[in-house]
Amino acid sequence: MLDKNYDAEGVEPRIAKQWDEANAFAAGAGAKEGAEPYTIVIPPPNVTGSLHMGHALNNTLQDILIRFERMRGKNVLWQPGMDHAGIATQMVVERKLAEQQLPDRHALGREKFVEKIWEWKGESGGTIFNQLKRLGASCDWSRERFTMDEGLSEAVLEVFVRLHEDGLIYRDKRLVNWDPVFQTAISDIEVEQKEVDGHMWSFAYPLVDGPVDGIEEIVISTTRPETMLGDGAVAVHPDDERYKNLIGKMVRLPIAERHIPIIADEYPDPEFGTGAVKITGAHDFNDYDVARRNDIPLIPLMDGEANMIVTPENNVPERYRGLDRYDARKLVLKEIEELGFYRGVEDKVIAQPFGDRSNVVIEPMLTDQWYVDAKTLAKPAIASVREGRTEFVPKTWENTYFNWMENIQPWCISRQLWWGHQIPAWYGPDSKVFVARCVDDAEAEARAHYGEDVDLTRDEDVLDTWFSSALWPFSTLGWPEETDALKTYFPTSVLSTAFDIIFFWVARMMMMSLHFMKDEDGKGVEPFHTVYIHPLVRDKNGAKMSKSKGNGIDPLDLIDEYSADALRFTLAIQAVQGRDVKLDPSRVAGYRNFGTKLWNATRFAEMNSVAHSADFDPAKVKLQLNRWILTELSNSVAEVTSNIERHRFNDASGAAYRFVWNTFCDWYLELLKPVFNGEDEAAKAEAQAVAAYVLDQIYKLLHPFMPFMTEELWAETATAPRDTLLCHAAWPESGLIDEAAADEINWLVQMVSEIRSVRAEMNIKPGLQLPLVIVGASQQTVERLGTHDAAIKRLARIETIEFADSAPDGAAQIVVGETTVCLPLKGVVDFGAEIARLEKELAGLDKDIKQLSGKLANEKFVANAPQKIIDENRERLTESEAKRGKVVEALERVKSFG
RNA sequence: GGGCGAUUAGCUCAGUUGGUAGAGCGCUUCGUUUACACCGAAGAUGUCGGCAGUUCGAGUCUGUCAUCGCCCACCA
Repeated sequence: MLDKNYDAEGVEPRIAKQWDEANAFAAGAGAKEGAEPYTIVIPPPNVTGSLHMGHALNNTLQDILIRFERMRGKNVLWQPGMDHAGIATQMVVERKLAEQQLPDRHALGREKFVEKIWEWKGESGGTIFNQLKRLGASCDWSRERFTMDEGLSEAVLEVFVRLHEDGLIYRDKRLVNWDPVFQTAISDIEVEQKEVDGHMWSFAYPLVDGPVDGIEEIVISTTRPETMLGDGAVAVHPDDERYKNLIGKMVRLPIAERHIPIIADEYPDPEFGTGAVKITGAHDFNDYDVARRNDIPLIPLMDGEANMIVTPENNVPERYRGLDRYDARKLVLKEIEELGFYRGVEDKVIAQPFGDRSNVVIEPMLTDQWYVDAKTLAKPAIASVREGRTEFVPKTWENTYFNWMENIQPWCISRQLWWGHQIPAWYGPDSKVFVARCVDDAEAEARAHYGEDVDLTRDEDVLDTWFSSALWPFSTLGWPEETDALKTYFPTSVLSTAFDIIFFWVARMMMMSLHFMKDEDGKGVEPFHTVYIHPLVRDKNGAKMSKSKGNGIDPLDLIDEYSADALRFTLAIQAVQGRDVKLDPSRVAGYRNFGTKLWNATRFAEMNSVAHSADFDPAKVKLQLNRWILTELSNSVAEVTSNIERHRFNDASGAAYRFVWNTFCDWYLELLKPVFNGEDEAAKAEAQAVAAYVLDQIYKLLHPFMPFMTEELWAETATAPRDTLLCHAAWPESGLIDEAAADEINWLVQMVSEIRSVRAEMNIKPGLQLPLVIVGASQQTVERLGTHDAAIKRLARIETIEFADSAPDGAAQIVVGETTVCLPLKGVVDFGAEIARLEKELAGLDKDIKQLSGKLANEKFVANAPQKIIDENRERLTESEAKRGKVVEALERVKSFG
């Protein structure tokens, strides 16, 4: 017997343990012989991470797909793993060291510090996996991988060396985004432009050789005064008449006291500011391009912490040495003013680059870094999507993908961090670089090059975290080894992720996979067929959840309060394509209630000895009621199935919800009550078998959404031991469709609903049993009334059903099809109310009739509309007119009586 | 500046090829009858953002405007 209440807190861990012990989610578990593979690789969470709402949503959706396909008998693998998350992890461990007042990473040294991180990873890394298990994620946990584990590190090495051999990885000195807090380069997409309140100052630079056309100075504007110390030129537009005669003249750079030229370049906008731009090639991306074009020297001003440096080239006064860039700014402003070159300031909103992790202003810096030639790798990746071999769902994200890929810049992959894959490059005494799989290979190459053994120094830098994640779909399956797993499960089926990861991850997986994974014809293979972009979870007001705003909802709190099943169902039913999810915890309560409803429905079945019958065959069912619920089931199965296939999770879960609650519970179980109460043992037996069957199908249909409770019910309702766990049970298929049965039960539902409606409107006491008088019934209706006599009496609170030639006096009259159904209410009914009710109905009918007949009288409509639509309209008109006649009769009767 | 999306009931949102506007929550009234009050029955509420167009017919297609989001690129 089921407990009266469902105890999610007790059941969920127990079921999880059961799955675990049965190894239920191992690759291929529950698969049919020779089944087609179905693979999803999990977006690897950061090793430091813990479950947030975005994870909960994404992994719920992946789990729905995985459980669905597993039940369909496919050879399923959901590959789990974690990302070492270079900067994020290094940051966390550094913070921990500080909290515990231990020596910082510089004091520890690289080796000891990296050891500390591994230690930390061993202790508390991967807590997120336990949280994912609580959510019910059915990954093959035995195959867990980590981007820094041995196999994946080998894949990284292989990819780096081969891309270098192919000329697609190279070293270059150019301007990069430098994070002064982490003291590392970062890639373009790790930089966020933010608008902040700033200022634009104007300074004058005097002409060295005296006035030209009476002009003594050129006035430039800048938002970053401190960078003037590194100016290499002043640029003006070649067509700018104001400055035409100044081009080629030299100006004196105050403070640094250097002479720099005025040059002509297309870059300055004559309309903006003074039209003259200072060019600081070593600290600004636009200026860098101008400087390169015009052969202007790049003059670095800062060290890795963005503190000022003093060099012979920059000629910065000694008093600036070591100043932070913002202190340097203040000093420059002060000195410029004192020197008389200050020409004003203007408040202005300016866009500034921030590091997405450190949240400090990024400093463009001139450094040596490693780059991937992304432009070349992007070409086949663009073609794959263009030609439909990989498809985005929703499709609109393909625009985003193309837009970025077609304008892609070289990818800076080196990071000046300690946590990550160290770059496999060694330098000889003359800085010649040797890229190799191991130091021995590098030494051999060096020997061949120099003709003798030389000391090599390994590049200290590590690779961007996303470099290793880019290999995830094949590195986790064992590549570069030709493993069975790789052969079976690659390429993967679906990748599910958030839109903001398209550039970081999706695009790069596409590029790497197409370059390294080849089919028999040597053609690049896409890492996945479908990229599902899931919605973003926001709070109930639509604001992005964030720690700083404190509006985040912890999925674990919701699981504690309402169960994992309830959270999953809520997320699934709100996962609409192309729109964000606004999560209101009260909705989770609503879907928890849905679970309770199913639990109680099962209890009801149990109380009525509903049980499986071994030779049950839906096709042989006789009762219309049972044939109807099987028909409804068939329709719902089709709907749920096709919507999961199309990744329309809201429609899929919605269809299951409506079937269970509005069809099965509200009507089928209610209509079964008289059967269970009745004398017809054969009917009772059939109903018991059908109810048991339908409940089984319900558990299956709901399993991907609510795995815990359904697994529990599957076990608890077994009359004989189940062949398999529910998670391995066969997904339901549409079976019986009986339109006639559907018509009949829909008629019954309408009959009961109308009577109830009138009773409520007439304020008749719910407990009061009334007689029902039927006027003008067809043969079919008479038969149906006979068949469903007990159901109508019970559900509509009817005492007797009688037939008459005309409506009795003082009765409420309801028109159902061709029949007028009368509730004799002499002395009970308020005639005013009854007249009002009928008049309202009449008005509604008149409106319909007017609209329909107008439409049908329109020649163009009849000439152009499809026949089906015309017929439908005619039929509706006929029905409405017939009904109108009955209602008019009823009205007259009431009025004459009243 | 370029691009994408949104605007439908009090709230949150569905509405797949154009053909009778829906759900959940909330609200009102009533109710304990073989499961379920985390429940049941009944009910009210819409100029589908504005305007114009295509069409026999537009929430749905086109144009335009308005408002609100987001992404990319930015004028120093």
